[in-house]
Amino acid sequence: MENRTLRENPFDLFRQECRAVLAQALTKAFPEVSSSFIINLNKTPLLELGQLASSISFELAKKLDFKPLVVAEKLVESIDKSQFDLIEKVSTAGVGYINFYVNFPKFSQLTLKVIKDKNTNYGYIKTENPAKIIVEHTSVNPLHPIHIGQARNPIIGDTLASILRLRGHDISTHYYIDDVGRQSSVVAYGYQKLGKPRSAEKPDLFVGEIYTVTCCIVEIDRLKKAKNKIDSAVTVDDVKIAQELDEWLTIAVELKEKYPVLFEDLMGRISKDENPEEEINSLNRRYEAGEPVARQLIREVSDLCLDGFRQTQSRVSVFYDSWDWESDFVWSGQVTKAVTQLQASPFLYFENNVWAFNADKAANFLKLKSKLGLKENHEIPSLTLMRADGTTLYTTRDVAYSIWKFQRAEKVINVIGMEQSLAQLQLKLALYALGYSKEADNFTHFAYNLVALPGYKMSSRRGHYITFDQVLDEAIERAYQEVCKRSPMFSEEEKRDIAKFVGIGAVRYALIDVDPSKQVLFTWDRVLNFETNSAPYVQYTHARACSILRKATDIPRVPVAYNLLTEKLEQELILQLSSFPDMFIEAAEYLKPAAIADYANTLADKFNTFYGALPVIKAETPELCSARIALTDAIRTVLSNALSLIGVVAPERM
RNA sequence: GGGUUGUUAGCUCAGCACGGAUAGAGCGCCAGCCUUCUAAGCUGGAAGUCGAGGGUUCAAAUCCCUCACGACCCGCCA
Repeated sequence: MENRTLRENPFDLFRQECRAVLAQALTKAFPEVSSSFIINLNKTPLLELGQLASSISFELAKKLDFKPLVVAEKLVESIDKSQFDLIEKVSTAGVGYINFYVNFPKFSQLTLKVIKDKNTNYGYIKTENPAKIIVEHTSVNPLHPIHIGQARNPIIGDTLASILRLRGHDISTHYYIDDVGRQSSVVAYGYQKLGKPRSAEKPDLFVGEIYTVTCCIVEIDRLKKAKNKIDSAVTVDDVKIAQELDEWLTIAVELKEKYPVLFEDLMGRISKDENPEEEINSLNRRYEAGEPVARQLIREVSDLCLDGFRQTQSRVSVFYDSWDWESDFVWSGQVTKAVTQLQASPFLYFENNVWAFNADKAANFLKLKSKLGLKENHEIPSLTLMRADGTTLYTTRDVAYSIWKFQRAEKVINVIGMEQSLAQLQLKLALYALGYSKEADNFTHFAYNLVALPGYKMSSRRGHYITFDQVLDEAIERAYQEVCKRSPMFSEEEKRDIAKFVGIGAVRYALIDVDPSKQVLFTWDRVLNFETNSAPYVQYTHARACSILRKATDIPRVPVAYNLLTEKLEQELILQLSSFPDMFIEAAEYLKPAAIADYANTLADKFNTFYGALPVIKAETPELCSARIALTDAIRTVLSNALSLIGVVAPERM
């Protein structure tokens, strides 16, 4: 097993050799302290300083009261590299570093051969602990189209799933359909008032319009009534109500302009209701109770919206293994069961007529705070589990859903915005409180920061958003302009095809490239970047490599002489290629999808530098030509494998 | 008020989990390179008190503490 893994991971093989040779030297030179030192090796900042370095001399020097350089020299003298294949030279440097130099002829051969041999599987080192993992992602409420603020989620989720799957885990991707909350009743209410219409528009877009307009009308109605009720003594609340009402009236003007027919239609119908808000709440209660008419209605409008989602998702090649309806967990009694079980714990209390979960008490009692990285004196807010009318709340339902997920998987990763961190923490604590501690340990909230629009906040309720489809359309259109400009020789059909994978690739890359914890300010330029550090750049580089390889087929074949790859640029490329497995493992173990994009960009960068500086097909000798072709081919493979991980097409031409 | 999270070049970001050698890219700006393998490219240049202050260490962008500023959360919303 280990041998096989090493054979697939050239750089790790070199690292293991360095570690072993240094361990031997340590035992020989300083037997008295050798066992207490862990050998860490770092990459060097420069190729000229070797490929790996140890700073162990600094630590040893302190302990032994020598100068670091003296220690380093003694260690280097004690090194016997004769039984190690890949180590060319070991030497001291600076004030006490020990630098390890790789034997490039052997290492180049090893790396390029492994890549050629593993081909489309190169780099995807399998875990020794494969697990069944559920990745829940996207889970946008079926009320409106997926907007750009939410689009980061499916891309991150899909990329994570793909990385973990190639790591050897058994991955199941789940979409949680949140159809139970009050907002589902809002859209269903509007939809019903309109007589369950069909539209020529994309269904999620249409549902989104109904949702926003209904929200607006109902909110204005509610706020007006609230305002009328308290007219005499003006309080802080009154001011707030007046402000909110003003805001909604402004939105109403916008919406009337955007959807005049729909607005008037809904206005006319809703105003006939004495109390629209109560109609909505009643619908919500009936839905949770599983009343057939309510079921039929809400499922119908949700399905309509989900249809639209699937269209969008298939454009970016995101698919799900399972679509899980939140309402099913209510109807099946699993939510009630979870609440009942929680009631048996000492962490529930009944206050103001509702049951609440004392998350803080649970965390203290079960001694979880330090484990979860929380300060001991930090009080975790409680979680209300049910409404007074007996209907359930979001996080409570999620508890039941999580238990269900753990019946199907050992680990659960929820890709959910960081604004839900507290709810996800309370959920996790509820799992501990229920005795699912192993499960709770294996429960990960993969939080990401939201995408914001410059100037104003995106709000689905208010209808302020740019849809994911709009972004994709724009990306493809701009990519088409670029193709026409840069590659006029392609046929119209080819141009359209290229524009599609370039545009979509650019968007996927832009959404995965930034660290998830950072907020992204949405600008078109950022998402539709076709230059360095973008998917199009990496795609272009891949196509460029392919182009060389196509032309190289006429070249008479000479056995590859790996020792001819002596240029610094070539060696840097070899190193970069050999590190792909390392990078992949890190991205998988620490859930860092952005690392893949960074890697691909760096490799593309190095290849383009090489491309500009050194000829491949027109290399000085047939032997060198052959070696550079082998190098180019390996780069092509690795670029393709990296792009594949992030769901971006690796084209042969563009 | 409490919590989570962020702050690195004019702008957008890597690097931080695991401290290590001169802090890296892109955009923008300036100067160059297409009769030679795809110019969505390449070469060179200008540009940084790594938010501030303290601490730990042989060594701090990275670890610890305090503070400042921003985002988000603290609901019988999701």
